[in-house]
Amino acid sequence: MVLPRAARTQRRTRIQEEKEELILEAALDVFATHGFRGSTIDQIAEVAGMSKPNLLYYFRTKEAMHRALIDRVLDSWLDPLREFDAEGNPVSEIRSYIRRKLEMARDFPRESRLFANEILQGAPHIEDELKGPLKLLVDEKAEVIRSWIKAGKIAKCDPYHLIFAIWSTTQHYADFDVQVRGVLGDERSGEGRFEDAARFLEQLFVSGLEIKEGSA
Amino acid sequence: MVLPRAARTQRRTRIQEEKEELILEAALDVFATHGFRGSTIDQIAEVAGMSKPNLLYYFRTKEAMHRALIDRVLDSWLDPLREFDAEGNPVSEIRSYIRRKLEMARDFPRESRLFANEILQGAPHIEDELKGPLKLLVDEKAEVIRSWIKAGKIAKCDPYHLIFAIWSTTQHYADFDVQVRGVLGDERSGEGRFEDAARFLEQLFVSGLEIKEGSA
DNA sequence: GTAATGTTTTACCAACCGGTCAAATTATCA
DNA sequence: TGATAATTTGACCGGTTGGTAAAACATTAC
Repeated sequence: MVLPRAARTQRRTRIQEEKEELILEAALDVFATHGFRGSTIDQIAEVAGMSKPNLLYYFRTKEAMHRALIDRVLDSWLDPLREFDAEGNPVSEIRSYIRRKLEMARDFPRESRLFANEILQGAPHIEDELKGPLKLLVDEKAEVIRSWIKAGKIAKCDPYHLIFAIWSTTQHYADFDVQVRGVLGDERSGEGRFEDAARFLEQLFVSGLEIKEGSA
Repeated sequence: MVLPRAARTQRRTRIQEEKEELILEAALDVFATHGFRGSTIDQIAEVAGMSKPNLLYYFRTKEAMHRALIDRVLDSWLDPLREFDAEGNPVSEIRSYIRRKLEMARDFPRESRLFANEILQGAPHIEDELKGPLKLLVDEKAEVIRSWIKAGKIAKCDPYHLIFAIWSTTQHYADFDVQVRGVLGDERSGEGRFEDAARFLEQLFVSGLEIKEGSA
């Protein structure tokens, strides 16, 4: 018998494992470049190299596909922020946070664009995650930053806007890649641009957060 | 006779003027939140409060609407960068550039999202503008920044990445507004957040670009 | 091997999409 | 006023979209 996909609570087949992987990979490609509404199941099916009904056998709707993708990616996307360590040296913590975020922008640009599309379009599918888990994590790390400020280890500043600034500057290289390449021109568009960006951003944030004489 | 819209080279009617305005306003709403592919003519027509064929009487295709919108907005979008003045004081020039960009993010978030959507999705309609006029303008301003560095007025840094950083941090408040609001929570999501952002970003960039002792 | 289960395909549907057409309505101006 | 041009609308069209039904095919368990 053909059970509806959702009713199967038994352990998954090898084929299921493989195909779902294949589909999510293709869906990431398509959703990341066209957003949810701009993407079609046919497109995803073509990229995945399978027929549309076959794809719908694994994920019963386009929404289900998108949700599965978001769930899988959101968690790992926040890893760099989780590593932010209250016990560490503030400057080197911030420095390595920037570096990690920049590495993710370089190595996982599709994941970055998936979120960018989603948020840009009003986050209709992940609003709860934003106000829940994400806010919690950011609140926690903002508190860490605030403690560093109180301890006189970095300059006084709004920790939330600091985090926003790190997010935006790093993700910019994934989300606005075409623009960055367009402006830099062919000569400077190679992978070296990430090293240049890292150098610039580390300098900006490190000296931007340095304690100035007479301000304590 | 009913002339095709494009053939009318005569001066435009009062009604034409008004309706085209009305349509572009509605189109901005829709394109900004759903991207080009995710938007439908019916949607725009509904927002504009007119029938689809009527809308298509003024703009013959969806593409034409989008293009008209891009053309109108792109130019004014670059105004803040154009005001960047080589003769001015570097620190205050950068400071007011940040402020202007932030004001645009606050007052014209739809325009910002229109571009963000377009670029995020590979800039299929404005690639030429990116590699042409935009690159030219940025090249010119990068040269200005470089001259300030050479003159020892600000710290040594890559001018292009500096511009990217200002773009990304400021536009973040328009493009990722839902996220910003979600993380800040209801209490801090009011208009005051733009003042907080301005204060933070000015501090970051100003002290981030200060000349340090012993580095000249 | 065969029966049960899991997978894939073909054919299809209703809703929606961008866009056209011709007729109806309204504004302009001599 | 009436003729002319500009504007608006409802009906429609071919293609695409998300999704379904059922049967063919493959795999696994016994």
